[in-house]
Amino acid sequence: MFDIDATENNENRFYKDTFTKTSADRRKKLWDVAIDEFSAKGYSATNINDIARKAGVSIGAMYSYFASKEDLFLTIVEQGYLLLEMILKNMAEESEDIFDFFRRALLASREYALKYPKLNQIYLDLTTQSLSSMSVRLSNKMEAVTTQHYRNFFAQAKEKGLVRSDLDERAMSFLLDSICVMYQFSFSSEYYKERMKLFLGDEEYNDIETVESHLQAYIHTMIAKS
Amino acid sequence: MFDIDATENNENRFYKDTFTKTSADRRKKLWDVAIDEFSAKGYSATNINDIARKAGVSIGAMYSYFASKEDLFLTIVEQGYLLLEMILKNMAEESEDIFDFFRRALLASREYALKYPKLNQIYLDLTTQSLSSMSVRLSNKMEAVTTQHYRNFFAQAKEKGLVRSDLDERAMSFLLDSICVMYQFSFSSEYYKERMKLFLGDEEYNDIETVESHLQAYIHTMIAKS
Amino acid sequence: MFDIDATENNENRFYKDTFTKTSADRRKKLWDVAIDEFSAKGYSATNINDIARKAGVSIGAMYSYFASKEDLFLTIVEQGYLLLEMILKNMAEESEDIFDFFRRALLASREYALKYPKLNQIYLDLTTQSLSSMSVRLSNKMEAVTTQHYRNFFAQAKEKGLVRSDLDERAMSFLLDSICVMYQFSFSSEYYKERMKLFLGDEEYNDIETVESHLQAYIHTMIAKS
Amino acid sequence: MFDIDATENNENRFYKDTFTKTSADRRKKLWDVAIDEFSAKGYSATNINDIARKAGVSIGAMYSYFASKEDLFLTIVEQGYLLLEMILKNMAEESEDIFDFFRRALLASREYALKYPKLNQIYLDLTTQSLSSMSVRLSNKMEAVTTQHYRNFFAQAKEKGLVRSDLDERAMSFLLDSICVMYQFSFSSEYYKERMKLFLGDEEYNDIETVESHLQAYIHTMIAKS
DNA sequence: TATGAATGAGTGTTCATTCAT
DNA sequence: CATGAATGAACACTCATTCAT
Repeated sequence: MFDIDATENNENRFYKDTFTKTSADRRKKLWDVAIDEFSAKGYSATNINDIARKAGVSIGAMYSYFASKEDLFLTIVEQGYLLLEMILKNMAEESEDIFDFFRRALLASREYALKYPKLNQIYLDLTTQSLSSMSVRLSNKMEAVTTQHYRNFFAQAKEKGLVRSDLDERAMSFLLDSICVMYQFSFSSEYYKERMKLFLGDEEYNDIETVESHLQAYIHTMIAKS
Repeated sequence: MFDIDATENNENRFYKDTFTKTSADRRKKLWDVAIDEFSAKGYSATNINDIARKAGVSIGAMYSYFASKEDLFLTIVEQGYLLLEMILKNMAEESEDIFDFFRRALLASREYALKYPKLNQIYLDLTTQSLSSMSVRLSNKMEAVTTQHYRNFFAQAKEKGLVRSDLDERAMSFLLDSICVMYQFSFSSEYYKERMKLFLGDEEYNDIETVESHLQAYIHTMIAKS
Repeated sequence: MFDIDATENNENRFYKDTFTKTSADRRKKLWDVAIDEFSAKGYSATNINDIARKAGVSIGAMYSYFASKEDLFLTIVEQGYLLLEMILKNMAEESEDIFDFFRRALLASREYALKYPKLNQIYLDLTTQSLSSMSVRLSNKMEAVTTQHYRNFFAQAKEKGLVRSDLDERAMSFLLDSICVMYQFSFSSEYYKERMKLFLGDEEYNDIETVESHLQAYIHTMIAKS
Repeated sequence: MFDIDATENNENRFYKDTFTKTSADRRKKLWDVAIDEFSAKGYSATNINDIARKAGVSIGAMYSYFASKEDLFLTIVEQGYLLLEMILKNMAEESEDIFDFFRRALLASREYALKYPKLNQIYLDLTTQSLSSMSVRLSNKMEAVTTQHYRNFFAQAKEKGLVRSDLDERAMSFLLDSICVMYQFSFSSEYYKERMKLFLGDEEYNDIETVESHLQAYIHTMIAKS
C-alpha cells in the first residue's frame, strides 16, 4: 500500500526528496506509526517527536523528510487518497451500471473502512473545520473523482433509459455519495459506530450485509424507472 | 439560546455552581468566545487562556466555572444539544407523518447549520475518533432521541398503510438520518461545503431549496407504498 | 487544648482581633483543619482556600482573622508551643532531680509525639531551612525554656553532689535535649519512624518502653557521680 | 563531588540517559544551582524554571534530563547520599573500635555539615512528613548502612570485652546515631544552629571542638566497661 | 463583619523546530 | 545525510489575596 513511488510524479507532494531515498522499510514503519498516532489523537494532539521515536527515526531525519508536522500529515493523507482513488477507479471500471456502481460503492465503503480504520479516522478529522486549511492544500480531492464517476454513470443510465427521466442527477449523486460517506464513517470512528448501533439495534448491527442489501434495494427503487 | 436555566435541572452538568451565579452577560460572552475558538481551532488547539482573555474573564474565574478545559467544551456542546433536541421535539410534534417529518428534518438541518454554523463545526469535531472519549461523557446522545422519533413515525406509518410493507424500518431510519446529518454538515464546515458545491455545481448550489425538494421527493418514492 | 484565651495576652500574636471574637467551635474547627493540612503537605504546598473550605469558613473571614497564610501557620505553631511549654513547666515542677527530669522528658517526648503527631510534624517542618525566616518570628522559642530547665537542674544537682564534678553542663544539656528531640521526631514523621525501626528491629520497636528505660539508664551512668 | 560516573551503575537512578551525555560543566552548574534553590526554598517552593534559567539550561533540556521536578530533587539527594555513604564506609574501615568510630562519626557529622551545608538542609527537608513519599523512593537509606556499622562494631566490642555486658546494642546504636544526626543538623539549618547556640552559649559555641570531645567522653563513660 | 467571586502572576510540563556534531 | 541534544514559547491549571456586596 504505502509505496512511495506511486506519488513520485505527483506535482504537489508534501515530502522532500530525501524521503524517496530512504529504505522502503523505513518509510513503511514511519507511515504505520504516523497513522497510529494521528488517528488516535488527532492532528493537534499528536507529537511528531513521539512518531519519530516510535518509528525508530531521528527527529532530525524526520525534518529532512518533511518540512513540518503539517507536511507529514498531508503526506499520510495524500497517500490514503491515492489508494482510495485507485479503489474507486477499479470499481467504476468493473461496474455495469449506476445500480451496480452504488452497490459496489456501499460494499467498498464498508470494506475500506474496516481494512483501514485509522486512515478513515484521519479523513474524518480532515473534514473538521479546524483542518480545513489543510484540506485545501490537497489538490486531488476525492469528491472531484467521485463526482465524475456519478456523472458518467448517470449519463449512461439516461441513455439506456434505466433511470427516471425527471432525475436531478447532481442532487442524486450528492445523495448517494453522502450515504456512502456516512456508511464509511459508521465503521471508522467510535462515535459513528455507536450511532449506527443505536439505529440498527444489536440484531441488525450484527447482520450488516442484510442491512446493506436493503439500503441498496431502496436506492434502486428511488432511482430506477418504475 | 444560551440560557443557563435551561440546563439547571440537568443531572450531568459540566459546569460548576459558580457559573450559574455570574451575570448572564458574562455567561453569554463566554459562550460566544468559547464557541468561536473551539469551532475555529478544534478542541486540542484551543487555548483556554485565550478564551478567558477574549471574554474579559480572568483565567481564575474560568476555573471557578469549569473544572477543566474539557468541561468547558462539554458545557458548550451540551447546551447546543439541548437546543437541537428542542428543535427536534417541536418538529416531531408538528409533523403529520414520516414524509412530513423527513421534509422538516431536512429543512431544519439546513437552517440549524446556517444559524449555528460554529456549533455545528464543534459537533463535527466531536464525532472525531480523538474526541470519542468526550462524546461518551454526553449521555443525552442526539441519536437516541432521533432514533425514537423515527421509530414512532414508522410505526404510525405502517399502521396507516403509508409505507411499503417490506420496509426494514431501522435500516431506513439509519439511512434517512444519515442523509440529514450529511446535509447538515454540508452547511457547516468548509470541507463539506466545498464537497457539496462539487456535486451540485454553482447553479444548483445557489438554488438549494429546489435541490432539497428533489431529495425529499426521492425519499418519498423510496419509502411510500407505490 | 486550643483555647485562644491562653494567648490573648501574648504580645506577639499572629492573629487579628477578629479571631478572638468568633465562636470557640469555629476556632477549634479551623485549628483542626489547618493542622491536618499543614502537617500533611508542608507549609508551601498547603492551600489556604482548602483549609477555609474544609473548616466551613469563608476565605474572606480567613483573611479577617489572619493577615496572611504565614500568620495562620504561625498561630498554629505558637499555640502548639504554648502547650509544650506548659507540659515542660509541669514536668520541671514535678521532677525531683535531673535524672527524674530526663526520665520524664523522654516519656513526655514520646507521649506528646503520639498524642499530637501532626503538630510535631509541623515543628519538624519549622526546623527546615526554608522556614527559618518564620521560626525567627516566634519569640517563645522552646529551646530557651528547655535550656533554663536543664541549667536549673544541673545547678541543683551539682549543689547536691549528684553529678560528676567535671561535667560540662551546657554540652550535656545540649546532648540530653538532642536525644529527646530525636526521640520525639521518631514518633512523628514517617521518615524517623522508619529510621527507628531500622535501628531497633521489630522486636524492640514493639517494646518501646523497655528501650526507653535502657536509654534512661545509660544517661544515668553517663551523668551520675560514680 | 558531583561526578555523575559515580552513580552510573546505580540501578535506581532518577535522571535520564541524556543527562549523562551533557558536559560535566553543565551538570555541575545544574547541581550547584539546584542545591542552592532546593536548600533555600524547600522542595515545594522551588521553581524548576528558575533553576534552569540560573543554570543557563533551557527548561526543555531540563526535562530531557529529568522526568520531573521530583526526579531532579531525588537525583540531587541520591548523589549526596552516595557521598555520605562513602565517607561512612571509609570511617568504618579506619576506625579501631566503637569508641573510635563514634569519635570519628561526631567529627564527620560536623565537617560534612559545614562542607555541604545546603545538602544537609535538603536532607533535613526530606525527613519532613510532606516529603516522606519521596524518601521511600530512595532505597539506599543512609540508616541501613549506619545500622550495620554500629552492629558490627558492637559485636566486635562485645567479643573483645570492651563494653558493658548488659548493653542493649540496638537501643545504644539508635542513641548514638541520633546524637550524630542532631549534631549534624546543628550545623546545617539556621534553626538548629540557633538552638545549639542557646544551649552552649557563645563561649562554648566558639570552642566547638572542646564540646565535641566532652560529648565523646560522656559517651565513652556510658558504654565502656567500668 | 462575613461572604465568596474574582484576580492574575506563577507553576510544572510539552513539543515543534533548529543546528552543532 | 543523520543524529538527538537543545531551545523556549506556550499551555492547562493553581492559589494567595482582594474587594464589592
